Amino acid sequence: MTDLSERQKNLLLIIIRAYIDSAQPVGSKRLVDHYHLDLSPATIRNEMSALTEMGFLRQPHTSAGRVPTEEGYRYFVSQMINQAKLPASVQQAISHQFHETTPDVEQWMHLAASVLAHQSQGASVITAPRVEKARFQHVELISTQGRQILMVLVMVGGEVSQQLLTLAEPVSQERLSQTATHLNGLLTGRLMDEIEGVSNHSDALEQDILTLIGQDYRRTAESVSGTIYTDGLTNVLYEPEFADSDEARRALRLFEERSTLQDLLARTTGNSSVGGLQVLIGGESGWEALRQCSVVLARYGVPGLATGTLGVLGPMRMSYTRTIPTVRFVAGLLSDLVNDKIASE
Amino acid sequence: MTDLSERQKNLLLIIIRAYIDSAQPVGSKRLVDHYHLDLSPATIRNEMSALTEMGFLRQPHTSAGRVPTEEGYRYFVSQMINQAKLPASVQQAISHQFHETTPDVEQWMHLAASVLAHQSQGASVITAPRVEKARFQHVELISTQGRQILMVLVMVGGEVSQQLLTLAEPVSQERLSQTATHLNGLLTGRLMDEIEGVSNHSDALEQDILTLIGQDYRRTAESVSGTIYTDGLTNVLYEPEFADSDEARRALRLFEERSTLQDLLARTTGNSSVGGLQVLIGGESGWEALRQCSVVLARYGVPGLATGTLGVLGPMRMSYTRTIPTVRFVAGLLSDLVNDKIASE
DNA sequence: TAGTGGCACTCTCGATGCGAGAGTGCCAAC
DNA sequence: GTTGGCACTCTCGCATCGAGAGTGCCACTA
Repeated sequence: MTDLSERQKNLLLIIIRAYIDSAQPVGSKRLVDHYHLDLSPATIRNEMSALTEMGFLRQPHTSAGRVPTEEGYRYFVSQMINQAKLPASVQQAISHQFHETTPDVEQWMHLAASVLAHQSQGASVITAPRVEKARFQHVELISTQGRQILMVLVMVGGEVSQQLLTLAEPVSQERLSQTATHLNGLLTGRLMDEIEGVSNHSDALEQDILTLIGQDYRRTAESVSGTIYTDGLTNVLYEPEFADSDEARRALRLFEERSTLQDLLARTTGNSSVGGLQVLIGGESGWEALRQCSVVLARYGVPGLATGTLGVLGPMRMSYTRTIPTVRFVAGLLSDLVNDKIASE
Repeated sequence: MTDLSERQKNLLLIIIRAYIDSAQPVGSKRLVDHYHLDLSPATIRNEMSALTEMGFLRQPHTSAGRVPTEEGYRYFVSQMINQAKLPASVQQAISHQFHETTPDVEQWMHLAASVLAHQSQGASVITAPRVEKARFQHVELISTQGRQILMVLVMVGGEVSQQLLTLAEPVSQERLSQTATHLNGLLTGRLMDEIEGVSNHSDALEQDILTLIGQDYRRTAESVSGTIYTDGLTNVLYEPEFADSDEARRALRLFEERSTLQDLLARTTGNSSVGGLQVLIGGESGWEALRQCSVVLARYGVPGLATGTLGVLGPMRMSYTRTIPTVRFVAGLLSDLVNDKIASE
């Protein structure tokens, strides 16, 4: 592929911007009119023809304007991804909202999903931060009835998991409290991975609990991400490309199914470190249902300690200049919040 | 309004069924052909004309078939609401799914939402059961850093709430544990409402915690319903009435906004006891955005102890014969589960 | 008198055709 | 290299038209 001349490059960016704004194939005449270029339509046509040849643009039909190809969007994104910034006022407004809520992970997630959806006019998704290398802080055993007990497990960082267990035989609350106290002394600060290895031979009940804690932890750790929050699903219904076709249904359905969503989000795990953005354009995501869509993904949190994923889905024609800096900014904000939370321990 | 003759009544039910199946205005000819009635089209026309006069049917335009009015649907529902049953095989299949999951409220909610959406081909919504007159079971205070502590509060029934508190001054974990133990002795089994009244004058820290517990409880109790789970939002996009119009967007948007959803669900609180179904047809719901929709709602749980709400949203043309018994059955199932859970204490 | 067959009438919907508009490619000229 | 001109193409909106489905009414019948 030949390199783009400076003029071709500028032209391509303008064309894509114009298409993103208008949602309609852009032709040489309009382009010159609206963007006061110092060139004649004929020249533009020649360049457009070249860009089409190179695979950045295509024509929906002979003698219609040009529309960006996936390739074109990719070029566009690669050009602006590192320079797009969110206006300072918007940054402040968002920060403000976060610092006004209760310092509670669930609130943060809801707010982040809402902000992303609202700013980008797309569908947003975010997973709660998952603590990697979680450390044990505290366990509580509460007798409910007979052989059933409620186990409340607190990890360093404040993550709480609760589970209803059924023991082999009834145990008194007193006995349970003793066991919990003993376990707490034994396990505090330990990595959750190693807990099952801590054997003390002293007590069958204790041993059982130990095993159950380990099982519970592994069970939740298996799923790549924790709870998934979404917002703004209906936003994408407003896009003209989804006006009548059932393309929209399929894309939204994907977003409703948490299993596929997890798969999608899992893609960021390996490919990008915290701070790096990933933009999946059209077919890149590998999902047939997302052929017409793009997804902007980012990881947030503190690598190696606690991370989560967030993203925005929109039509391939989404406003990348708006979405990308928003995703980046929110990811950074959440990283700071998670960092503060961890540091305070 | 004159009473309906037996024949008119049957005819009306058949017409509505036909319209629900076909999504198209039903005319006299088709009706006779497909439902082998022993009458001529002309007779049917006369009766249809009468039913239209009475307000049960209407014509989209002169010389089109008839379409049910809200009134018509209401009559239809009132006729079948008490007799529609879910096939035993389906009941078994659903029960089976519930008894296979872990006995965990969150799992139940997800499953219920999924089953409702799938069976009814509509959008489902369900709130976690809220414990009314909650009783204190256990509190745990865990020191995190300096003045921040994590409070884990367990209510009778296993509902757990956690909150990060900031104290006036740092307190040792030992001191916290003592306080927690003392509070547990003092409060176990008490109604949450009364907790703040329990005054012991012995200890400033203890008094503080007491107040915070009370505050936390009242804060969560304020919201009419707990977490809201939804599923099958995209199902309604498949309905022909929502093919292109933005009617669908508005209805779905409503479903995305949890605040409005809460309002909607709150309607069942007063009007219907557990076990009773409520069917809101068209404008009945009061929401402009739901003018074209119907909602089937039910409460489940144990009245006075723990109840929640579930419902299904679909087009006014939804399959009531399928949705109503499904909602009723799932509500019953969840009531049993909640009941079992409470009884086991 | 309730039910029926016949008939004229109405309205939608899909297919067809046509003209305006927008855009292209190419070529000759600057 | 850039430009104006020109012939050509394709979509889209609009009007037309006929088929199909349905209705209302009326006269007739059992």
